[in-house]
Amino acid sequence: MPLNRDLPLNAQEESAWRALARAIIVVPKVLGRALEAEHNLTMAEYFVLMNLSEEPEGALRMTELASRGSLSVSGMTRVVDRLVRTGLVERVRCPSDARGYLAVLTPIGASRLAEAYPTHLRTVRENVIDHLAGMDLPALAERIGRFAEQEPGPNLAGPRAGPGAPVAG
Amino acid sequence: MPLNRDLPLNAQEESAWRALARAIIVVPKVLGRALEAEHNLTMAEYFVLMNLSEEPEGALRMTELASRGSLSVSGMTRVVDRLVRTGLVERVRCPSDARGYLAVLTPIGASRLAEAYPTHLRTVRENVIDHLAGMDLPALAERIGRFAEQEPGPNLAGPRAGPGAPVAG
DNA sequence: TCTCGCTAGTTGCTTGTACAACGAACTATA
DNA sequence: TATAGTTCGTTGTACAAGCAACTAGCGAGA
Repeated sequence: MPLNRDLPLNAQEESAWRALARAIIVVPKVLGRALEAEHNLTMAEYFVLMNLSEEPEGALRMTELASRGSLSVSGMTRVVDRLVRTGLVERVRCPSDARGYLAVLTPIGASRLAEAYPTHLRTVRENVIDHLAGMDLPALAERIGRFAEQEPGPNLAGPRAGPGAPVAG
Repeated sequence: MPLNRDLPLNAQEESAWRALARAIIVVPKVLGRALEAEHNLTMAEYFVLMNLSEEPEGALRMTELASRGSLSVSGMTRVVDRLVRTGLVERVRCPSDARGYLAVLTPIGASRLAEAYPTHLRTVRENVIDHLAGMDLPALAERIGRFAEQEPGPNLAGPRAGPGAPVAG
């Protein structure tokens, strides 16, 4: 399967790589800016709220959040700190394991997420998905999904069905 | 052209977006780790060396470097600081405009780049390009190139023909 | 039951980047 | 020329994220 492993990229490969490299840098900046400007939420914060909202109890362990977000555990501690400080999330000792904590979505957090969702959906459409119209999306997803496979990578993260979904608790 | 602007993503769009979002997070980590582990260079540093190496004089103005790298000018100041400290680059007052500085590739910088190039090429192939074999690369590049168009974005950044290319000076 | 190793999560420190403010130098105009 | 306004690049500061060190709590085996 590997053919020209050590050759420089040819012109087509080069232009594809350049386009992708640009997207990798620019897309998160644009999406993040929109979320921060309109809802004062970072992408990481949005991601946490979204993941919590999709859980039946609106709650997840820190480690689980960190691995889904492909963020270090300490990084996730700080993200949740900010969300707790602003009242969007609560920290609750895990009943089944006193070492652990659950991050629990509050009603305020749920409504902030519901407000932010349309923004995020719109910017994802405008900046990414609309430009793929007419392409073979399943094939594309399959290929891109194999990038850097060694890295576990997040369950990340997109507008899904349910940021407005019911929040238990 | 825009059709369902405000509808949630359908299943195909969703999976494409998820794959891409994962790639956006994971690909730079993997490429950066390889470069740092094997050559003690960050992606930003590699990018600067590469861009300088492609200039006939091996030199570029700070502003130009910053805009190509889609980094703030102050961020670029710091990156070049590091490269100057380690001797890979020199700062030279711009002869035609005494406000400005040129970052100039040193022979040491050129050889460090030449050493690092194969690593970068290999990781880009293994983690990205090889997975696109058989796809319509020009079409893909064209689509991806339109992502987040508002953002100028870099001339970034890939293995090109010439990191081993001659360095004037 | 006590001990030892392991896991969960937080905290201290370091690093990378952005933004704002600044000094220096350029340019256009009178 | 003198001056006003702009641009180049650096510095101060703030903040997000990672790693290493640490505390608290788990659970298996003597």
